Amino acid sequence: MTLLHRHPDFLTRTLVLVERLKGCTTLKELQSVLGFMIKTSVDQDCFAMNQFMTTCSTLGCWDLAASMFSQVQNPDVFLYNAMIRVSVQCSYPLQALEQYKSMLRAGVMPESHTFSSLIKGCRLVQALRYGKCVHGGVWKNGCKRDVFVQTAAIDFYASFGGIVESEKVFDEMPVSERDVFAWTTMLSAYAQAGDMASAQRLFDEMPERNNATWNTLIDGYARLGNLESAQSLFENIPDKNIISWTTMIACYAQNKLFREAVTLFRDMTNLGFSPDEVTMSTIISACAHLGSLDIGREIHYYVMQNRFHLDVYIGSALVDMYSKCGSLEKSLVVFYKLQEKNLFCWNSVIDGLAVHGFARKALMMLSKMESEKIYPNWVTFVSILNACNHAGLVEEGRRLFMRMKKDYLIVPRVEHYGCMVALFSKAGLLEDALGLIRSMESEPNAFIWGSLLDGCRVQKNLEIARICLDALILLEPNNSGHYMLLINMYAASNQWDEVTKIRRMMKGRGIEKGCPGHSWIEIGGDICQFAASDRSHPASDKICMFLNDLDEQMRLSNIKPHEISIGF
DNA sequence: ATAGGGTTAG
Repeated sequence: MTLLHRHPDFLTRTLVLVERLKGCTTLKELQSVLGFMIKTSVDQDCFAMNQFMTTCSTLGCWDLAASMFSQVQNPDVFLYNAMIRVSVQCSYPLQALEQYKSMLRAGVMPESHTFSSLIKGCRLVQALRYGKCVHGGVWKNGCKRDVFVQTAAIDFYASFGGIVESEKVFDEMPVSERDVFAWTTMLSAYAQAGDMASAQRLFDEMPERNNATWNTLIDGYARLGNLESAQSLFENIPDKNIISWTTMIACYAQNKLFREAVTLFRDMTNLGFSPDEVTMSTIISACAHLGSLDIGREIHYYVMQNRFHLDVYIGSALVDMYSKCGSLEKSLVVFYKLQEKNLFCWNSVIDGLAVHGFARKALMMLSKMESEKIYPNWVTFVSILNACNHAGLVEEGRRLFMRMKKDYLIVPRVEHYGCMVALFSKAGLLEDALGLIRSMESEPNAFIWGSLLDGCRVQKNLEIARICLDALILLEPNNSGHYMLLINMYAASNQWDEVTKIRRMMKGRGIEKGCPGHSWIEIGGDICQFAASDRSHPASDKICMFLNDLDEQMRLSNIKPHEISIGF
């Protein structure tokens, strides 16, 4: 049915409904307009349905868009394009590829709008071969000179590290067709590849720059640790927007300058800029690294005062921040308040329980997470295995490590092996630990050998200790600690000739005895450094008496570490 | 009569 054949009333109704669709801000409103559309058969009209799709995309209702699309008898190219776009924007890129196939089957010819969305979808699923086919389809359908398609292609190849392919697309664009988006995308491709010289050259050559251009360049410099360039560019942006501020705050955080990140956030709000959800999650995460509960609370208060929606980003950042700042209770309170919880939220809460010593609760959270159809990834298992390690849950840990590989098809990383080796070693299962290290496909690191070595020390197993130390000395030839441990072990078993051999080896390599490891604590603004068995602090007698007293009180109340209830 | 792209986050 074309426009001219429609009854005038039908046309008016369609136009009115399109306007109403544009005005929808909630799913409820959208559903009520849809009700009218179905009643009046406008749900078969591709023009009106196109706007319906766009609104679904802004509201994030992919399910509704897809189910209504499947009811349309003869979707036109506009509607197919809209459906593909919604799928990509709502992060359902595989569905977009399926819709493209069904479009071809239905004999509807794709065009430039189809390809720009589709290429973006291929980038999201990192479908290199499929993306290349789609890019081939672009040539067949004569869309290769469309600036939107070309921009998407530059971005697509860059996401695979194919900077040469990106350059090729960019260079083949006639200069007159390159707009600021195309230039910025190419600049971003260089920045992603870490080639800041080319990025800077492009920046200088560009006929026009906007905010995104500046932000991309700043981010590129900061990711390579070049904060000076990032800072001076930031100061020169003609008009900073919220993304510029957030980018610079993130730059400080990436370079571990968390206090500077907080200072810049305060400067920004003092100048009257309103942070958005991205700014807030960035700054909350900076607070987590600072470990300052006071600043963390202050930012959380800001979140509540300004009525930010507790989305999955802000939510997971807050859960992590409270746990890292030492308040597991507050972390749990925030977690239970979250309306929507994704993998990151669950990972944050599981890690919090794990590092605070609540292994059983962490495992319970894992089952709860699975019952809500969120599936663990490698990060989840680092926390879970770490929890087993701290609680000494050997069989549980062994079972979970197997499940991780068999049920979740997660390839164990060095971090996972680290937890398992530490768990076995502490339990005295030195042979199991060594067997696991031998089965690793990647190189064991110093942490892994160090855990096994510590187990050997407790068990007085000189034979395996020697294997660990040989490996450690190879990995860290200048760390005197490894040699010293070996010396102490041989000395303890009266093997003085071995002791002499190692002393000679150290001397030959020019390794000094070195100083013991230190830790420090901030008390009332003063930083006190201390080492194990260190009694140099003027109040050390008092401190030891206090610790003994605490120990005695715990013993009398029958409290063991890991069993302290926190009532949730 | 309808539409599309680049920059910031855990």
